[in-house]
Amino acid sequence: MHDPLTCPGCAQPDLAFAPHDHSRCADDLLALAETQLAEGGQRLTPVRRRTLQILLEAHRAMGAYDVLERLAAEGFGHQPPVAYRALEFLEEHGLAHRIRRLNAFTACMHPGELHAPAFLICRVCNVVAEAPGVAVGLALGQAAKKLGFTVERTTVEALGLCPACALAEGPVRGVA
Amino acid sequence: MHDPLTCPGCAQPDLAFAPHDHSRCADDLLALAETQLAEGGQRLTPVRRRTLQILLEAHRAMGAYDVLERLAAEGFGHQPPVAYRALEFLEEHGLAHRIRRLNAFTACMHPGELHAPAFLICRVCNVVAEAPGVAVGLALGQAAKKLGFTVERTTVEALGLCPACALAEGPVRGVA
DNA sequence: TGTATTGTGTTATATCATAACATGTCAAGG
DNA sequence: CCTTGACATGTTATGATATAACACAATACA
Repeated sequence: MHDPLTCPGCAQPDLAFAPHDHSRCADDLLALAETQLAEGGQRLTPVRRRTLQILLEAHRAMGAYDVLERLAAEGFGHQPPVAYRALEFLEEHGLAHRIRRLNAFTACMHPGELHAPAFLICRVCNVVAEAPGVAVGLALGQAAKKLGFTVERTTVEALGLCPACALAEGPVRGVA
Repeated sequence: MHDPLTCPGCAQPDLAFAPHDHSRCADDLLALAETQLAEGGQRLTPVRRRTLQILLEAHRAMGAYDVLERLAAEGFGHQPPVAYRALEFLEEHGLAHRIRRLNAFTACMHPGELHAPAFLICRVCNVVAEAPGVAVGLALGQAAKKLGFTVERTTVEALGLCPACALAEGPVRGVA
């Protein structure tokens, strides 16, 4: 049996940008999601389930309208709220994240764990990695505390270059 | 006219949510901006200047269309690109920030200083404070480094309760 | 089985953002 | 002076993202 927690790109951050086979991540995370929701008395209905599956399979950030297109093609509703509602539900329950810089959504790669998600977005290839954001969350919480501000949710995103694109772009020197 | 009670954050972070007088912030920051731009060979043209002024005076996050409305009323162009271009210019040069969660823009309260901006957004009154984000930026940079990712720009936003709204909302117990 | 709650789907519209192109401004070099 | 090239401003038009409001269906559970 495949363990999502040991899937390189999915669970081990240091491999997040490395090519890897994650063919079974989706199934496992889906099962995990179902369990978690059931415990909270929430329902992973067909649209929601399929939406999560789409995000998991894509393994990258997708716009709501892209998701909608897929859903519509499979017999679900054709209107924006269908996708937005499912995506928002998943986000509320920690199964997906919203990447604000991209106006996009992505499946959470380690749901259940309490985590302040931090995203690394490559400006060249648009790949998104979910980095361990605990330290970031703590720092933010402390800064907020000094101002008497109570943090409830955080958005932490970094735009930059992933290792692969840095290699391709960085060492451009012999331009003549 | 300036209302100290709605002033969300000046250069002194520990006063960000506290009432205080900052009536001359706008003028000073405007002059500072001009100096900085000139040093870089950039021009603070009338639209750009007025845009910055509007943000400074408002002293809160404003949508591009709100800014546009103000600009248009004063004889500048009436179309979205007018506002977006000015706002993007200001952002590029560190004089304004984009608050992605609100699809809005706000004047930078301490331009020039190298800083990773971190924003605290009150979900009740929508006031935005710019918190010192150096620690947050460092933590994020380190997490990224472990993945071989090079950070170029960051988006750090926290949604929650400002002190005033926490007082008003938090201790709601005697609802009967 | 009735009834309240939640979920799905629809229409319509609001909100945010940019592409593409024409016109205007201004400073540096001829 | 006046040309020219770079930058800035303004326009039209459209694209992209997101939500409000309502009708109906599924579910849960008394």
